[in-house]
Order: sequence, then C-alpha cells, then structure tokens
Amino acid sequence: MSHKELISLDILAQAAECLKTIAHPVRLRMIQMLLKEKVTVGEIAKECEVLSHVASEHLRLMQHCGLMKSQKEGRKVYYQIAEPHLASIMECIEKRFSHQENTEVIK
Amino acid sequence: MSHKELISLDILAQAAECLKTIAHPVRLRMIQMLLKEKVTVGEIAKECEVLSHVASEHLRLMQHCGLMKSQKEGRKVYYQIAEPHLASIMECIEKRFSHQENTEVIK
DNA sequence: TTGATATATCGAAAGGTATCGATATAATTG
DNA sequence: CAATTATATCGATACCTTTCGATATATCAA
Repeated sequence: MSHKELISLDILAQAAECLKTIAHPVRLRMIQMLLKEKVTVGEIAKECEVLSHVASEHLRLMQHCGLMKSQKEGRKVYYQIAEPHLASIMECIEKRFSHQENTEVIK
Repeated sequence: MSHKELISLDILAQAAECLKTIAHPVRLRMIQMLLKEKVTVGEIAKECEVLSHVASEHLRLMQHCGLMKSQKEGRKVYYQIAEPHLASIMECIEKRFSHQENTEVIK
C-alpha cells in the first residue's frame, strides 16, 4: 500500500488530542451553543445542565487546546469558538446523529 | 437562548462515544488507510507501526461501535469501513491538520 | 502431524479523565 | 465594608484507557 497521502502519526496525535477534547456530551453541546453566539459560563452551564464550576472546567480544557477563547466583562466571562474548523466537524456530527433522535444506542 | 436546534444530550453522548473511539493517532491512521481500500490486520499493523495484536485490538474497538466491519479469508482478516460518515469527518481533520506537517504541537 | 503464520483475547500495570465538594478570587451591590 | 454573584482552582476518588506480555485459536504448508 502506498505511503504517500497518509498524514504523519505526529500530526494525527495532535488531531487525536483535539478529538478527545470534544468527545464529551457536555462539551459537544457547548460547541453547538457557541457556534451560534458568544455566551457566558453561567448560560452555558444552565443549558448543559451542569454546575457552573463544572462548565468552567470543560471550557478551560477546550480553551487549553485552542478550541475556545474567552473574554471577561465585569464578573461575567464570555466564551467563543476560536477554531473555525469546529463548525464543519459539528456539521458532520449533526448529519450523522441528529436525524435519529430517540433511537437506540449504537454500543 | 433558544433551545430548539440543540441535539439532545443522549444523542451527543452517542456521538461522543464514536469521537472518543476515533480519537487515537493509530486509529485515525487506520481509518485513513481503510477509506482507500480493504486491508488485512497485518498490513494495517505494519503501516501503523504497531504489533499486529495491538492493531487487532484497535480494530476490535472500532468494530464494536459500528465504525468497521471485518471479513475472514483463510487465516487473514480484512477490515473495512462500515460507517460512511467517517469519510467526511476524516476530510475535516485533513483540512485542519494536513497542511501543517512539521509544525509545533498546539498543546 | 508438526511447525509456522495470522489474528484474537486476557490480565496486570500505568497513566489519564471525570466528577465533586471545598475553597478561592474578583466584581458588584447594598 | 459586608454580602452576593460569577467564575476558577484544588484535591480526592472512582473509573476508564492504553499498552504489553503471555497465551489461545485457526489456518496453512511441509
């Protein structure tokens, strides 16, 4: 088999890091929200049904690997998407999964 | 913020499972190979620079969550992609990462 | 049948991730 | 200033994943 077009394992390791980071139900929902608008930690927490300190930790993780950026306004912190490619990945996920709400789990 | 278009957390949990499964450098390379052609465990192992019993385990994981299927021929086992959406996800990853071979890690 | 090859499974060790309560900091309000 | 609100950090626990060596099974070849 030809070697040519395969991405190097180093680069794939970076990609895997990012994928691992988004591979969490709450973080996926955060991404979905943030693709639409800039939102505060509190709003995100409420929408994702977690405590705000838990939301804060998820957001920190995603910021750490370059997916998000934040911006402080008073005592609120707004997060927004920093990695534009997240939009197309999210589209893939929506295409694959959103048509089958309430279907049995794949496992 | 409007609730309407957000995917349910249940569905996102399924999506997260699949993403977690592909979020590994070796498994990403396997997917890249298998998107081009049907290949044996041995060939995959060699190309991914792992022992074949390790390759076998990665492939089992991916098969388990519906991403792959396998087909025995003599003592060889051919694997192939079972989830067509993998192609478009891989395209997203390639778009994001393959232009920057040999750049510093994002971490 | 014996030995070699291809793949798969198991169990242990090491490391990573998720979650939670407690606590901390910083901004705002009264 | 004291109390409240918004966010972040820390440390512990539980759980999950990765990796590896050992072993198993199945097929083929001599």
